[in-house]
Amino acid sequence: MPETPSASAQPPHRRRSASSRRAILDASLDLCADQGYGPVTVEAIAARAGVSKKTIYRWWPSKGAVVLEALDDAANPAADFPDSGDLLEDLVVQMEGLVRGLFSDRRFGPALVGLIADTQHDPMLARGLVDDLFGPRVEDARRRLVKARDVGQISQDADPNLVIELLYAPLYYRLLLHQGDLHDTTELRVLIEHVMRAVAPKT
Amino acid sequence: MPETPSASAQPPHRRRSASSRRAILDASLDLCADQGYGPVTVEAIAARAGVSKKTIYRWWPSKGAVVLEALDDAANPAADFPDSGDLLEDLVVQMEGLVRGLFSDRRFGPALVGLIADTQHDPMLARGLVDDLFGPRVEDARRRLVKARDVGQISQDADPNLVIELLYAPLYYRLLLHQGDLHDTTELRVLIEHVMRAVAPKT
DNA sequence: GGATCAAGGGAACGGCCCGTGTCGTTTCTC
DNA sequence: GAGAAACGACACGGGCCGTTCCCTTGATCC
Repeated sequence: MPETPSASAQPPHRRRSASSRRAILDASLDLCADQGYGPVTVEAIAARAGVSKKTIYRWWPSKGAVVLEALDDAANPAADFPDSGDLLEDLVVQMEGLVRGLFSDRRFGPALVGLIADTQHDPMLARGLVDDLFGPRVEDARRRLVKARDVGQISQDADPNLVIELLYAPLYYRLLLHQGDLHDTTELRVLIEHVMRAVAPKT
Repeated sequence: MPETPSASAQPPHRRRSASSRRAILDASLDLCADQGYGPVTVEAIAARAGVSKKTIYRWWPSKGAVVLEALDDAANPAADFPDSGDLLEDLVVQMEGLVRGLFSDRRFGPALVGLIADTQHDPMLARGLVDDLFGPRVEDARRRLVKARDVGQISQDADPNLVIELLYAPLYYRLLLHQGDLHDTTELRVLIEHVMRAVAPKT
């Protein structure tokens, strides 16, 4: 048995080269940035990273898995959900960061778009996307909303998951269905304020 | 010059075989239905339609273009926007139909999902998707909302485009980001009612 | 009704990238 | 310092791409 790279293997691969890993993740995002995700090949990533194709296939099952890990790695710092007590302002701050990443960051947006596209015919990759990339961040947002609900900033019978969808779905709708980007902060604020109105506590 | 198939050619291809066209469109949706869009190849479509690959490439530039035309062809009847005067009920009816198509119709959902994925790295195909498939239907919805606004069913300063996004984006969010399907009508009604609350006329 | 000419069928092509295998070398671990 | 695992390099069989060649079919025009 050639040792499955992904899930729970017993000894966590003691000799894996950290520098190769970095070079591969960086190369994958670089290539996505200037060609888009689609045309990028495992061979090209290997070449750019100065690494053998075999090394990539040893640790990742596919191009998508590489990009997923690269994005997860890159997104960590900026994604934290603020908690100032003012829900609306926290949402503006958090979503502004996300919008920048999705529509302006050439190292992030194109790679994520292509990755999402890829998950449409790769169930394992889809699982990774949901569990590793989206899951924790959605959970963050959910916690923030539950807290806001407990404090009475939004209605008691508002479903946090629905609120998340109303807030974030339009971003991905525009991104994936080519409906133009969210250019200015004003537009974002209008969106958030409408959603807040939908879940305002009953007076 | 080998005659460009897509745009404005002078004589509209007088001798094109209607039966081959039908067979190709049908074959493309059939194959999407039982393999998903991704694995489907032009060769497979040709084989299933009992047609030469060349015939496909004569009239369409890519697999995506075939599926796009097939979907546009298939969606025509069911997509009409009702106008009973009651905006909420009209939305429920229209969106129920859409949800069925997206999540239950094995001939429609998988093909559309894959097609959308494909548009992420094919700008021409993206243009076709927006202009031919989404454009006219979004315009229908927009007209219905403008009418509702004129009658005072929603707020005067509600942006129809924003309302459309709030309503429909969650559907595609769930579909493309693997967040589970919209199972029951109740859930759909809750969504619509929240959006209506966000754009309710000021009393 | 026969000539004409685009459309269609069939088969093959070079090219690209996939995922795997081989082999010799490097590098960490004990 | 010995052993093992990861690594770089290269080559492979295979699949599908989009295109090409050649020949047949069938609708349109005179």
